[in-house]
Amino acid sequence: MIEYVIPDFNIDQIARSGQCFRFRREEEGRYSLIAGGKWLDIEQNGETVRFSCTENEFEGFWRDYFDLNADYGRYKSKVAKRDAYLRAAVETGSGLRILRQELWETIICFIISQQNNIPRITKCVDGLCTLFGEARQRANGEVYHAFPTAERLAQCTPEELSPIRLGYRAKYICATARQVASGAVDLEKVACMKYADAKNELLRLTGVGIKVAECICLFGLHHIDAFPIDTHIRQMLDAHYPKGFPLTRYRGFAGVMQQYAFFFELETQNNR
DNA sequence: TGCCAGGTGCTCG
DNA sequence: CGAGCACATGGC
Repeated sequence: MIEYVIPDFNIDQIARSGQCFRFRREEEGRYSLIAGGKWLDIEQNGETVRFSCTENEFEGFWRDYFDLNADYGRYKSKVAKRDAYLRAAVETGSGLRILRQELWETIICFIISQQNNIPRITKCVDGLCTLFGEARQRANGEVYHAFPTAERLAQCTPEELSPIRLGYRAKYICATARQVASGAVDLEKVACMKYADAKNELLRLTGVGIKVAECICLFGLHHIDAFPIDTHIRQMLDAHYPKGFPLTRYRGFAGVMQQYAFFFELETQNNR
């Protein structure tokens, strides 16, 4: 167990922001997370955050995963004073971070995300891990499952995935797993590419279109200039930026602004 | 009950 | 090239 004081960090907002589907809310202010095959408990009280790992594990993996070396105060300070919408969004999601998630896992999670809602995406991802992910043990002996490898999923037929209730996405997942496992699409190469090239390469994967490719770039490759446009963002753009979103103003980190806006739309969709 | 959810692939013209 | 349509599933 290790404890830090971290500004611009809110685990509740991050867990509910729909960028990662392996958070579980254990109780008020307490979450668990599986990433990089590792289990982590997180507990937050104000700016004080406790992580269930050693300092070495934190410095060697989780600090980077939570993007803690980036200064989100600097991103926020770039928001235009007159932009009432984005200012409200940034205030509401003041503790968001763009997590540095594993590429393969991000590809599959966002193929699942299409025409789907966050609770059910979470269920599907959980089912995929439980059925095909490598079983691991926590310090207390409890078993959890890592995210299944491309090689494992490449052996699956859509019928074998049917208990997960992925719907028509099951065949996309099988096809994409085969493309990756065979090396037809080389993820190690994709990881070294510039944003535009990476996006084009990802578009070759079955079930990956523009929007999903943008999400993979943003969350799985940390190309924070990627700007995914989904139904919520589409509505938001039409309502608040009829003349177009000021992408040039936020060139280089527009994806961070997108994430504040996306979270804000999630938070406010009930009362509107 | 029909609409919607972090869309994509395919098929026409 | 772009509009239109099918595609699975579950919650409201």
